[in-house]
Amino acid sequence: MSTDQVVAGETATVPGDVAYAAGMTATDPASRVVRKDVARNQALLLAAADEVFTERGADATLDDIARHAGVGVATAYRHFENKQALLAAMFEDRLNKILQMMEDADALPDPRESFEAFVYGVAAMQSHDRGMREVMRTDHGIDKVSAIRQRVQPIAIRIVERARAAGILRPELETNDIPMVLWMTGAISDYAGPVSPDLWRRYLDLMLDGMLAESLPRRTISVPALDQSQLETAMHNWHSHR
Amino acid sequence: MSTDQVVAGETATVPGDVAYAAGMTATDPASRVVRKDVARNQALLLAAADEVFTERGADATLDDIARHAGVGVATAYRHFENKQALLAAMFEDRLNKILQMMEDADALPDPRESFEAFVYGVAAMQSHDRGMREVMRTDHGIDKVSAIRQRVQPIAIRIVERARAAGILRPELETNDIPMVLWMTGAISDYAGPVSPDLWRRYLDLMLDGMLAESLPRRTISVPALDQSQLETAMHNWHSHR
DNA sequence: GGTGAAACGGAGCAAAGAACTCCCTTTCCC
DNA sequence: GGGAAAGGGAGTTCTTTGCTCCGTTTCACC
Repeated sequence: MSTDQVVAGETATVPGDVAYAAGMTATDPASRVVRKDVARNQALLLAAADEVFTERGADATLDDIARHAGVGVATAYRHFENKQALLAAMFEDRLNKILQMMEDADALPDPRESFEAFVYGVAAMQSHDRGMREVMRTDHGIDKVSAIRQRVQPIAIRIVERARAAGILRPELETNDIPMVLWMTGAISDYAGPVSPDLWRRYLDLMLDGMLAESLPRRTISVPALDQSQLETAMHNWHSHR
Repeated sequence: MSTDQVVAGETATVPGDVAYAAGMTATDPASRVVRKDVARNQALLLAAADEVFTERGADATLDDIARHAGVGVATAYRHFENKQALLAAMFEDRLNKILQMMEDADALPDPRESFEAFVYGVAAMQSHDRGMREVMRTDHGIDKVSAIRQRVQPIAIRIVERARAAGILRPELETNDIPMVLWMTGAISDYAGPVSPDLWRRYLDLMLDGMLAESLPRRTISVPALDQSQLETAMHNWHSHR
């Protein structure tokens, strides 16, 4: 988790407010002693929320998360106010990770490395994290998320333009193709993740060979296609996802 | 609709059974006169089911379909027994269309034309039809559908092998890559279909340039990327899909 | 240790959605 | 015109989900 830590071995003092519980525990201007069960449950809940969100995404219920954390539902509601608030926190956390990743990629000196680090990096982050995939697909109408999104786009544009200027892109490729390509790798993970977690690499490699300049040599494909039984398993698992 | 027609201007006789209502109207060995309101409603329901399934897929309720057909729910249940039966009929219909298409593609003499007709053809069929996409993704545990699926696969293998023998495929490409590629174009339609119904072609072109032999010239990309506002609309529409 | 305020927990509630049925009314064929 | 079959839609049952109520437990402070 990259969110504020409230692990507290000693009884700690409550900061102004904790992102998720805004307006709930805040009582007085004066600092207050926080009970250690509160701190413990907060940490448990944050960890559980992160895990559950990773594997079930926004469909998870607060009941799920509470059970996962080993606490009662009411405790979850005492910490998160409602499901929207929790979702917003998780979404924000995920988007910030993406932002961070992109800034790192943008900082690489070589335009091609920068471009590939960007595309591979984001695809990798979302591949094992259903919540991350959902963040990339929609902002769920959460303002804070849209706000971070605003900061993401210029970086993407800069990376793509730098790659184009270096002559490594197929000329028709546009910045808006990137979200669609990432959407496709995410779809691969939705479908085949359970049977072959890295399968997205195969298809991203394939697509990159169509996206990069024709003069560049083809890349080697590192991940094998699904075999027959994997394909059938993926297909059978699918309809439980609705 | 490619399903049995029961349009009947004259009062007709009931055949052994109609696929969907199997075991419901069948009474005696002797033929029986069918009332014209029954025939009319049957036709209305089939048409409505097809339409609704095309745009909402398996999520549609029988209530939806009945309303769409302008009849009461009970009438729908008199014709279809239950939702499973209707779904099975629609799925079967869709898969048969795919089978037909593939046989046509297989019959083309040129291996490359055959391969491209196959991939483009299936992608096109599913692009404007959510029900079709669902059929391709899972058999929903319906036996009849699995049965047709068994007949589809050898044709796909034959087309791909013929293309490979003709040297037009990238050597690493396998038959099992095809469902994944079609899954990806379907995902594009899921996301962007409402704002740009043909966008899948752009990404299929891109992928084909990575899937075909390196020696072949790149294809021209016929469909433009989404512009900013289309991308935003697609993103905003998405979360209603869940 | 005792105490009271705060936190806990889980049964339970309300709302929504979906599949399907009951039963009164209407339509049709003879 | 009669009676059997079909129609229609309000209503029933079942499930899911988001959230709360309230009796019980925990903890910080004394």
